Amino acid sequence: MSETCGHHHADGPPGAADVAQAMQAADRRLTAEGERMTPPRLRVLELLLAAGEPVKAYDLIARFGEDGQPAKPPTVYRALEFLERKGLAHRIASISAYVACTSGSIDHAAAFLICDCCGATTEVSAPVAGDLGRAAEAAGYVIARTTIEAHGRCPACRAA
Amino acid sequence: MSETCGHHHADGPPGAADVAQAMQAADRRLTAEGERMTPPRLRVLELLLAAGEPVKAYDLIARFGEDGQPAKPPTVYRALEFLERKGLAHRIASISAYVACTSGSIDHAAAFLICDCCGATTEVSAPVAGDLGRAAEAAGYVIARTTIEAHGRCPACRAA
DNA sequence: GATATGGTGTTATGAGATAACATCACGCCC
DNA sequence: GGGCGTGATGTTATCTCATAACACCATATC
Repeated sequence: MSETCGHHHADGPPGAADVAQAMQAADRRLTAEGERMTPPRLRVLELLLAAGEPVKAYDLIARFGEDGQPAKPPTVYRALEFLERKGLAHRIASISAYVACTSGSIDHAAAFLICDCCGATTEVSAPVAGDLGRAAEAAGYVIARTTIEAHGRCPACRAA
Repeated sequence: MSETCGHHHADGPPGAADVAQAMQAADRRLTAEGERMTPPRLRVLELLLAAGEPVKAYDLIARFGEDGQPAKPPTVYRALEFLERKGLAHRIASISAYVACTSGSIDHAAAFLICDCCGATTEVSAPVAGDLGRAAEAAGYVIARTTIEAHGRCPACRAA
């Protein structure tokens, strides 16, 4: 997904230490909540964190086995569903990809800025309370979840 | 798509006269712009207008032929791409469906309120200028297009 | 009437996601 | 500790969504 445009970008993927730390934090939190952080769930979370950018489901499937063996699709899709339900990952519908949550807040609606040049994404805190919320209220809708994705060019790709 | 919840809803599909009128207006406008409103494009627009709600691409493919013969997928996907490019239709990424544009403005970013109960959708004028726009500016992004979709329950389904 | 451009028809295939069912691991209650 | 309910996993198969590639046709222009 990254580097489709040829020029260099700043934000590389996070280091192994960062990934391990984030995984432990997630493990502790969910275990405390009575959830089961099973091997496939941890593995998919690890892959998402290590990527540091949106990843296609079938890329996760291909990378799943430490030994190069791919997973079966339901294994990864079930893990993704769990992670999304628990706020650890998000699906980005406009590009059919998944990304680890980088928001500190546990229960949140996410919004994304997506660079069409390099594939980088930035998660921003939900603007739901704003204009969209007012429009929904005016129309009589009760909103359960939102998909908010803005496509364009990140600062690095604008400069390049 | 509609009536998955069993209870009755108000907004039915538009009548044939409304559909014909909208198609003529679109035809006139695009022809004036030098675009070619060819039979498959008109047919897909007609199907979208007649549905009055989001339609899956393969439903359009199945309904395409007046005689019951389905279309080939590229025929419909190409028409959808054209209609979307010209602002006559929108793709709703979160449910992989397509809907006729109900906004009066020609060049616009769309946002949708989508009822998970009955499938009804309401297009609202873009809240891009608001919170999301500010977040993008703060992050240094230049936004080209947005996907804004809010899922929940419409007034009719709340009452039911 | 040659030619460039863009649209269409057709075949085939790639990419994304889930249904269905058997099996396994854990917590709980007695 | 044995039985049971619940939820997770493994596995096979299939379904849905979307596009690549190529031949042919229509239109506009010169």
